[in-house]
Amino acid sequence: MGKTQTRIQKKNRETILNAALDVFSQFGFRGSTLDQIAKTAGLSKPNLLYYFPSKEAIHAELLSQLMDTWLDPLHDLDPAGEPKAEILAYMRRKLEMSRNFPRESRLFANEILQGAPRIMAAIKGELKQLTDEKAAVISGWMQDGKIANSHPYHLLFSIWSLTQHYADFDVQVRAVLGDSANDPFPDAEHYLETLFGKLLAT
Amino acid sequence: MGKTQTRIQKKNRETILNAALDVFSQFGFRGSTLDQIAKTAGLSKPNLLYYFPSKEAIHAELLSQLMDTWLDPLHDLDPAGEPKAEILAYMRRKLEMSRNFPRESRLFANEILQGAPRIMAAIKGELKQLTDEKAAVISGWMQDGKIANSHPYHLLFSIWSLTQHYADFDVQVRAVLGDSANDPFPDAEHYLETLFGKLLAT
DNA sequence: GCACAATTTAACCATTTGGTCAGAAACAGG
DNA sequence: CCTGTTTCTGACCAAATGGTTAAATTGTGC
Repeated sequence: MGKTQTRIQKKNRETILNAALDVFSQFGFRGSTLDQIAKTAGLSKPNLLYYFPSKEAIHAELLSQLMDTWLDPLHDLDPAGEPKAEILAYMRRKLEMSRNFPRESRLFANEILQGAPRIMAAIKGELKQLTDEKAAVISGWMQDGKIANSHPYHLLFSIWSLTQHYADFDVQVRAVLGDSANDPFPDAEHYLETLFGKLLAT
Repeated sequence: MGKTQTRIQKKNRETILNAALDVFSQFGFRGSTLDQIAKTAGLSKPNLLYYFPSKEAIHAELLSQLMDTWLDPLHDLDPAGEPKAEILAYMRRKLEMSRNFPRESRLFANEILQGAPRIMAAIKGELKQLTDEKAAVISGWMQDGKIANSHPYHLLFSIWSLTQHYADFDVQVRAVLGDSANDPFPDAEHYLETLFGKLLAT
């Protein structure tokens, strides 16, 4: 199935998904139009629909690609590693994702804001399962006195929230900081290191 | 202008704004339709447009109402108060807003995600001004050694991010926590008190 | 209960939307 | 360079969308 793709097919599907990510991440599923995606992709609307059967299908493809890369950083949290360093490294990986893949973060945020109609299965499935697993690891570290006690689930929520904020609310962050400071990420990283460093310190 | 309103006018404008908040907060401006708002409000579409000149106007009214209540909690941060207690109290007020006005939080989030096209003036104006002012207050507290040093703007960002997360990502939070724990807010409050308590401790 | 204003609605309109289809171009392999 | 396949496009369609209008209905002060 993946192998029978022409060079043209591969290139155009990529172009379309890239354009669709631009549009969907900004306006959500219902607020986006095929014409807009087609225009962004530099293709005609019927040509879009030659490569994907429907608007839904494009969106679904983006979401399914997203979930994988989205869970990767948490997956790499190593139960055998040094607890505090592991958690800080996880935070840094998530912040890097916000910096490098802000559109993906916004696509996800849009989907959740709308009640996660097309992604609830993955949330209650893969995401919950991985979160349960890693929360248990963190809980173990706390019981062993390797890091300070706190609520492991809310600790993970706070990492998600704080890192994704720099992608999802990017325009607010930059507007408030003013034109002077161009890249908010170095300061953000330093602040978050301090914040979680102190929280976890024993 | 406000005084010449009939009882019927007042009631129906309220009904419409309430329904519009339901819809806009979930689907964003472009993803929402007048028919949907009308149906939610239990009114006919032409009747909606008897009370508001356009879809834009309804949305604008909601946003302008929002900015006021949105800034209130920060406004109450008292430069003359006890620094750590003031910041923790501000965090609690914001968390209360997420609990009591989740739709308003999502309306705001949707607007920012879309690049804040209809609210950028208020962001760069009122919001930035108030943030600058309070960041200066916090910075003063830090210089006086009343609270630990950290980046005042990112401190404020982190309060916004963490508290609004419980409104904006509510369905994810509940899905991950499972049906067991119904109300995530008590644990959230306790966790955030610990987090910021440790950050600010001297 | 009457005159006048406020409220509501059915019918309508132009544009946009997701999607189709028949055929035209472009591209292969022999 | 010819034949079959892949890629692309203009024209089209039904439904949905934001909005209008004229007329019906309801409410209000007297």
